[in-house]
Amino acid sequence: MLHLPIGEVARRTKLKIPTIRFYEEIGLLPAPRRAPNGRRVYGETEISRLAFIQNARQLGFGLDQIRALLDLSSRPASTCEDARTIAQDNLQIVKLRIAALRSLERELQQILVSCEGGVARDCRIIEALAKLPRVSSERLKPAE
Amino acid sequence: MLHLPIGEVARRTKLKIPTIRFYEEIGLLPAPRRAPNGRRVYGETEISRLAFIQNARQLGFGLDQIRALLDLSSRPASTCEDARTIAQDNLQIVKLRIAALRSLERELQQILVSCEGGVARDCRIIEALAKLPRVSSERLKPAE
DNA sequence: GGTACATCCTCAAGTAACTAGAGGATCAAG
DNA sequence: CTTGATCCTCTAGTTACTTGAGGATGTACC
Repeated sequence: MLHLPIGEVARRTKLKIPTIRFYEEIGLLPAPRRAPNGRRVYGETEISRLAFIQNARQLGFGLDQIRALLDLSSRPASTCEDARTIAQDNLQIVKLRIAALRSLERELQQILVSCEGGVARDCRIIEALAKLPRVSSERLKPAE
Repeated sequence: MLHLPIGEVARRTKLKIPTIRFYEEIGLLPAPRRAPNGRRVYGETEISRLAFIQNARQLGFGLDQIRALLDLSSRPASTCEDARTIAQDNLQIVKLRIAALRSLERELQQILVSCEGGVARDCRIIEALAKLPRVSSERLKPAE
């Protein structure tokens, strides 16, 4: 039975150490047992739970929804319909988001073309942005 | 010359009142003049600046980038190349995001199909999610 | 045994981009 | 002159983490 320190778990899951502790803190990941020196010790269970959380996150589920899913999974199978609903809702949202991003992509491309190779004073990016019609109400995470 | 209270600006720009005040607070929107009673008074300038901010936000620009763009626009045209770079970076990110969302869409569809119409105890949504291969490292805003 | 250096711990605060609420002043209408 | 809408400031909450301070251990090498 494996016996991993948090750093190793981070390496395997590709989560950052503070993120793992954070998930523990908010109750998404049950507090693991501790070595006599007080350090966290993880096993299979935690690894797969983290994999689940991570996949769900990447699929666009919020932590609350993940918590709901996790709760469902530990209760009678009759609540499965709820899980389906959650997945379905997210599919809807994903579709909308793709549509929004596509029109956004077009707009950006337009803007770039309109200023392409231009000499500095011909560039109208800012004016273009100022006059743009509204794209959609979809909010995006800003770029890093 | 128009003379609008914040509520009217909110109505026209479809921004919320606290958001407008917030943009002022962080210096994206210069502090407007005030009526003798202390209330904010806006004109054309502010409206179009807000329109710019809003459009840029909807195109995925972060407030920092918008600030940069705004600064650029008030400086010599020779810095236009920077604006292009900002737009280009964002286009890249948008493309990546679309790709991620598309594979995400497929995954969700898969999950739903695999559990389709099923009787409760046959549904494996959660197991499916737990075993999913990693989609991408792209993080998404959770659904509302 | 000593000395690096990595890894771990906790706790507090910071981040983006707002949103919401408390508590109070002021305005416009009837 | 009272009612209800709108405004003000200020503080704190939200989501999903990240960063940093300050300190205790663990592991490797000489």
